[in-house]
Amino acid sequence: MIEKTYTNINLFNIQEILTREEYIEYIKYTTEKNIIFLNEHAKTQDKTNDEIKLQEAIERLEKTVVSEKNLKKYINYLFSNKSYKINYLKELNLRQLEAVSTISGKSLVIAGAGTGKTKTLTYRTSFLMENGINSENILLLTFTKKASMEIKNRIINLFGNKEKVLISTGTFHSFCASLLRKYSKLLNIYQNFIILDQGDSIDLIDQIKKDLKKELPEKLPKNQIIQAMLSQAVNFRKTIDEIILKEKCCLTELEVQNTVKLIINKYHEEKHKRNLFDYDDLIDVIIYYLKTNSTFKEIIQNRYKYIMIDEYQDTNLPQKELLDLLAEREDCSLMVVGDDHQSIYGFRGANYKNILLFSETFPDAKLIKLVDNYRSSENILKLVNHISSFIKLGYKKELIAVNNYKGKIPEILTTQTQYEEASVILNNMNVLIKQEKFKYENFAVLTRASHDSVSLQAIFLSNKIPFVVVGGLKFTEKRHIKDMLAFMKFIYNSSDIVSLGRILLLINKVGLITAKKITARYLELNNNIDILEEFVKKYPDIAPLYKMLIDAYNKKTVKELVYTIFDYYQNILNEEQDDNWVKRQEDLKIFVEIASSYNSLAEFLDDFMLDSINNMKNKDKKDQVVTISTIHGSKGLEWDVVFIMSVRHGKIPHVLATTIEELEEERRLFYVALSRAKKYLFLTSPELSLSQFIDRESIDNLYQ
DNA sequence: TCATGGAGCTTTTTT
DNA sequence: AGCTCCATGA
Repeated sequence: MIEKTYTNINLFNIQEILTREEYIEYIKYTTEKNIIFLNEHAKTQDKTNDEIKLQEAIERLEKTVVSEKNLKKYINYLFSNKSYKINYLKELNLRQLEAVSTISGKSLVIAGAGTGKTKTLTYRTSFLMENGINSENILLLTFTKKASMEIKNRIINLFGNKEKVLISTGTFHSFCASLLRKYSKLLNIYQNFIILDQGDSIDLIDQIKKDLKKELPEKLPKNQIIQAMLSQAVNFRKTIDEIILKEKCCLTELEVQNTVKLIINKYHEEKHKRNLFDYDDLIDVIIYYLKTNSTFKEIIQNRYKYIMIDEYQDTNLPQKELLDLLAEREDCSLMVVGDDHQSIYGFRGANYKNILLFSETFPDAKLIKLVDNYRSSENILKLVNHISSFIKLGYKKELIAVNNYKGKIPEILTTQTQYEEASVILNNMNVLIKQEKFKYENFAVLTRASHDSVSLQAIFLSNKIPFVVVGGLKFTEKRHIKDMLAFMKFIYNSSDIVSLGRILLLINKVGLITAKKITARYLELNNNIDILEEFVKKYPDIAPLYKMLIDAYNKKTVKELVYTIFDYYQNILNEEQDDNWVKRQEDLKIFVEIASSYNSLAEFLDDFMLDSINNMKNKDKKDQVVTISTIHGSKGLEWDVVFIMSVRHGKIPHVLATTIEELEEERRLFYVALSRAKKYLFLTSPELSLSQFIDRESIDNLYQ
């Protein structure tokens, strides 16, 4: 009976469906199953060839670490010889100085949580510049645009002169997009290409499916699954067949398999025809041109001679390939920074072997380790180190507390219900606000999945606690924002029929079939928008769209353009019965505001597709609010007080993590969560089932 | 052909 | 709770 419940149960309201006894039985059952699983693997685990190879590579690199004594001598010599604007010796610790002053060659910096990674990258950049290196030759790739902007601004601050700081920063994706725009002539690609996000890709797959309607077998995987498959194929560097093999559930029939392959082929074809790039293409296309166009390769390699990569543990195979090409030449200085223990994006292809096997790609590589932690109290670090000691593979590191602050012992609080869990958080917050004079922005609540915080949000609302939610449904993924974006994309690139389809469906009386007809005619006449006139008689509501588009083409500025579209879209929205009207208006206002501040449509679209515009949206609200975030979203951030919710079996580690690799990733994820806290750390869990990562007894021993 | 309403299903993490 | 799928009526 329990087995059956296990697969059908809705984890969200599990406690309402089952009686208390059943619930306890259920938890027992799954926990036991999981522990048996882990034990079985522990037996066979210690000796795979792969792991031996990894361990050897790690040890080889560990040997390159310079001894402290020699390093001190060298650093003193180096910095006493020349005077710098910035007092590096005073601002940085020994190992940070080592990283900063390593100018040439390939090096790997393993930087544990809270060890001043961003600071090191910032000072290294300024050190390079102080040593006469042209800032145009510096490339700094980070995981988010926010991180790169932060570093760039810090450098500008250090130098006090904006004009002189010409370093290139961004994410892998935004960097590639900018190269594609800049060198479109040389590479012979259409400059006005459009970037598809995941939703757009799914829409395109949907269109293709509809085109093939007659030939389709009955049971096809959903569009989302197909999208995930084709993206995984790229990011894991596997063939579609290999991916299909993994997805055995609904793909046993040969006919279905072949159709999926057909759809995926069509998808790539269609993208190519319409000048559309999805996220994966951006990187792959640059790799392709670096391999095939020697002029391009030379330009790029001559330009970016000093490359720094942040969060290297979260790069995937395509990104590694790209980096290997960029840094191929002997004279290219490469420094990658990361923490193998914080590799948490495996599900989208991040390969922590990239960082473990660094010495294989670059045999002369040098290793620098940062272990001095400036963030957390001693007691919190104790727990962090305890948890990380269970991580099986990786560079050895124990974080050392340097800020001389013992702090409170992390608290583990279990409650009967989810509601109590939320109120425990609330109570502790209130106490700390009184006792420690903390403000709301000093607090964060972290969850495994984005919707885990729903009940907490409700309680915060009713208690008038201000909060922001990071992660979850993103601004750019909201329907009305995507609609606005579709207009702008279509105006920018007239062959973007994904957007055209979306726009047409907004019109009254126009459904999928009519939209397809119009799109087909549109393509027949080589993207001529006048085709809309043909349909006006039958579908009178098309007339305003036609008029608006003609109008929009003549607009000179992004601001005028976005207002033209907004006026039109507003009329459509007003006709709908919509409960969320007020919220949507707010979002749209923000959208229009952001768009208006751009000078070029291309720049706006790129930024919008490649950055988390969420940050912009919350910019003015950041002070005085509690942060509610997924653990993934909390990476790189820190708070005085951190609550980690639902530290219970089935959540941390998540039920869907079944392989040993996945469970190890869950462990690393837990490590990331713990290490966000500076002064206070609370682990809360509803019901009796504490996470299997938390062994009460050994933790009690830890603090005796 | 489209809009509507009900039933059923499903929920990790994201550039 | 929200989304998609499906059947029904306009």
